[in-house]
Amino acid sequence: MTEPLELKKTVNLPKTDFSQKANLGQAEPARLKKWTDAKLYEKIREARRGATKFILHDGPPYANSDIHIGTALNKILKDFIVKSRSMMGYDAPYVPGYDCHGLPIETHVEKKLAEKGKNKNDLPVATFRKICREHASKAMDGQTRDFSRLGILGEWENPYLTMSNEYESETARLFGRFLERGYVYKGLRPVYWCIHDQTALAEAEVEYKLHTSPSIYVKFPLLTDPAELDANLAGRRVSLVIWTTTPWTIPANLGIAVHPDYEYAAVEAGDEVLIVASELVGFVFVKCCLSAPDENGERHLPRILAKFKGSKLDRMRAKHPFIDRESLVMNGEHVTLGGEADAETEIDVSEARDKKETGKAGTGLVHTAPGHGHDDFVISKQYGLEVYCPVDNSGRFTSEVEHFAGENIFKANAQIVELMKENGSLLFSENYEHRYPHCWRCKKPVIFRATPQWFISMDVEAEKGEKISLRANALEQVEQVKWHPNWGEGRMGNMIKGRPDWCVSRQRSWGVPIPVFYCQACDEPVADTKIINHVADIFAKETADAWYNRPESELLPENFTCPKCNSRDFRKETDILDVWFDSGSSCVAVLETRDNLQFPADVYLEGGDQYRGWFNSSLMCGLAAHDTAPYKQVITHGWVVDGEGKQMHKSTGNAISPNEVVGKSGAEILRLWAAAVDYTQDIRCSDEILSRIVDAYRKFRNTLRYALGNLYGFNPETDAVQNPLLQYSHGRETSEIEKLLEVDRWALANLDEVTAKVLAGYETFDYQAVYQTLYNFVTVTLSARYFDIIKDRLYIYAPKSLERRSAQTALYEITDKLSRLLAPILAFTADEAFENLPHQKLASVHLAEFPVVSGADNSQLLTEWERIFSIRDEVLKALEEARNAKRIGSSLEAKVVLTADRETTRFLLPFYEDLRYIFIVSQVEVHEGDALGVEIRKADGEKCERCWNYSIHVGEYEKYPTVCERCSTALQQIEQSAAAS
RNA sequence: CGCAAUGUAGCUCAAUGGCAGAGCGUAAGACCGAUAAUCUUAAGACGAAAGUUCGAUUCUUUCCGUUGCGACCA
Repeated sequence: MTEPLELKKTVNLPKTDFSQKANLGQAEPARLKKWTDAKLYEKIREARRGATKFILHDGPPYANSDIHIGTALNKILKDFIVKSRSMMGYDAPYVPGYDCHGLPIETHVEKKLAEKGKNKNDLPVATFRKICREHASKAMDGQTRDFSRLGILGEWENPYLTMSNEYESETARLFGRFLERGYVYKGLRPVYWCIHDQTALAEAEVEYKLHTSPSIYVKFPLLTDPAELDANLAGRRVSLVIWTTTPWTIPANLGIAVHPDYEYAAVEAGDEVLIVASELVGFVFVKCCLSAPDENGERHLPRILAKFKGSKLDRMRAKHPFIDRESLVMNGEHVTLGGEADAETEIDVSEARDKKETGKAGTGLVHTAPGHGHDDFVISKQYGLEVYCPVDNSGRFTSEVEHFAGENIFKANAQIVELMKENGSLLFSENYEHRYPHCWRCKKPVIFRATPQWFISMDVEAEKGEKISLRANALEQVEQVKWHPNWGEGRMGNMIKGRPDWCVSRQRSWGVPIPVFYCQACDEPVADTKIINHVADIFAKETADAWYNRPESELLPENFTCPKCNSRDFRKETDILDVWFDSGSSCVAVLETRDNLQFPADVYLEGGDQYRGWFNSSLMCGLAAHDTAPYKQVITHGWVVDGEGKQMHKSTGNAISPNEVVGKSGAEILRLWAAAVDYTQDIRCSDEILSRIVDAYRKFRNTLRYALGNLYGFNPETDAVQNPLLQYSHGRETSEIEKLLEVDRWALANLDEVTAKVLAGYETFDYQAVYQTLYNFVTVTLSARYFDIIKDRLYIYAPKSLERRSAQTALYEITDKLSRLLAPILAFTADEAFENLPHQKLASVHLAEFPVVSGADNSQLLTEWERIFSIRDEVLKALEEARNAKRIGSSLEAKVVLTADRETTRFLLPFYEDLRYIFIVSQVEVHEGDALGVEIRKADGEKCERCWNYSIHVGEYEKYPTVCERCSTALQQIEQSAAAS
């Protein structure tokens, strides 16, 4: 007889290299390196070669600053898609991109230059562009480092750049395609203009400062018969009253805008009749001192002759106050009551908004000069008015302007006021202080002025079978696309319906030049697709910098002459393309130039701001190139806000930096957060939220660790117990007829159900459902129930016993499937767990495929066990009461005496032997009685030293006097195995 | 101000024209063989008002809060 074993050492305690402490700060970079060294991304591509493709096309983030929480979220969600589709068996490549051109980089570079005392204008454009290129490059590198740190797999060493030679070439070619199809036209459009620097300014380049302008109220005599408005007005002299702070735009007045829904009043003022908004009658009359005092010196409210909706004024005609020209009355929603709906400042929406609350000024009728205001321009387009701008580059009236030709506009203000005062059209004028846009460079007031621009028409029709416009085709395509969430379709449709023609030219330097020439002799524009393609060929070799490095002769085909006058002398267009055109062309420039991609993409995923941005510009580009949308489905996510739902601002101090979170807690935390929230709405992020996520992460990790620890000594190929629910553990010959224990079957049935839900979640991009399902499975099914119940069995029975092998078989299946299901989200941890599965052969979980759902009907099993667990809840409550009464401590000190009705007793009969394990007590008795009752008694017998259960048999065994009957058997088996080996 | 989205426990999410579920967190307790872990129990919510209805958290309207777009910036 051998020596008795040391009891403690015969207990099968968990053992694994999968550590409890994640130490993600170090572990993640190490794993990233491992992935890179093993060329994991390339291996995945290889493994999926030939499979159906699933293309997520990356919207390029702007390569200017560090990544923020929103871009991190965006990239993580994209990674969920790519990784999960890949695990579904698709070939899902990911080519990240960067948007490199644009104003913010120019601004940044210009400021840097200024710090060195240099001026942008002193440098050749080519040099300036070189610095911009370098800056973009540098910012991009930083972003690439941060994005890949998040565990996002893709072609990071070869992303697409909108400033690359190939891309710039394709962008130019696409412009040629628009041109070829007849969508492009040249027209006028008002932009901010600095008359001092003689340059166009972007909104971002103006600063608002207080400025004093003349505020004037002017009459426009109505030419249309006033009887059409109201019979009361028949035969009266009626005028419309407008208000403006820019008298110099009056010569350019072509119309008057009124709101169709507002009420307007025709009011008697002396022998004439004035029309202003009803609400503003009192204000205007007081302001302009129009109500004559009566004999007592009191002023009365004027007599209102008629009231009517603004829509009644639509298309009536008025006369310009001092030019022999008609002014058209138009209906516009932009008109406000007592707001600054004035030519120059109204375009700034936030400004106008502020004004509405504070100052009252105006008449409810808006002086409209299409060449000098944004809203004016838009409404004039609708009414077919000319974009009239009689002001030159230096801010002087052109020769066609009567009275003021050659005059500086600001100086002319006073003269114009004087002229109107003389001819009686001026009601009132005063000085008015307001916030007014100024040039950020020279700090002088800027104006709004129409300049020549390139447009893409939304309504010109081109061939597509029958003729169709971009707008109409876009609306058709929007219906074909699948939108998540589905209100996206309406939003996109509305946007397309309401949008004006696309102005694609910008008076800037850092972008793709509009590849058009002008004949020096006759000024004829040469906008020809063949020439553009010739230029694009040069771009393909040298980048678009060639446009600035080379003279016209080297950019044009040899011996090219002006088709109109045969001159050989040309000049280059100086405008560049809108950066939205750049990024929009990615559907061609990237999807069609990379071997592993294809047009259209399966999915685009961006923030909701991109309806108006990239989704839109991409759609236009896709339509120009192929008459179809460049995406089959579009997913949008909300904005990241703080814990209170407020927007994040660096200055407010509520911003969360992704890099900080990654450094402190790990990328996994950010990834898990992205999965846990409803990304279709505003997404909250705060320290509290993240700390909850950290807790959840720990739960996932500890659960995986426990499972892995108990798989010690298990080889699924030789040790598994046969069961139809098994996919990854093969099991022995069925002739051995060993069946899994019931609880283990129950756990696997649950796993099967979870697998189905999770796969459905991945399929529908519902990561929150994936998270909730898995988290619930881990916390409730596994940790609180299954693992707690099988702990005794795993620890106590002999290592090779059926009892332990049965549990291990289930555990293996659970851990394997759980790792795979978690992999797209917990990219690092799932991989680590997968790696620690004994006898697992794949190099990474990311090469694996998702598990399949067995299809077995386990509903009866699951229902029965739900009933068991509800009885268990009752038992646990009773145990807790006993504990509180200090009658027991550990539940193993207890014996449960259940009383139940006949049916329940019968139901419990087959589980009788298992109940003590399910309840985790030492003994259970069931008695038939009336209702369900639970009585807790002290367990019978003594505590077994080995398994801690109580048993009346402790002391019966000679060799091991301190153990129970189960342990005695287990110890015998362990001794036999030891002897055999 | 328009257009759109959204509002359920401290947090993240469910469900439903008929008792509002879960997990985490919190509190209390147990265990000391998942141990900076694990288990148990407990308390805790429909933004406000009106309407439709036998009955509304759910449908309608209004209000309030928040966010995005309306910006030629991305």
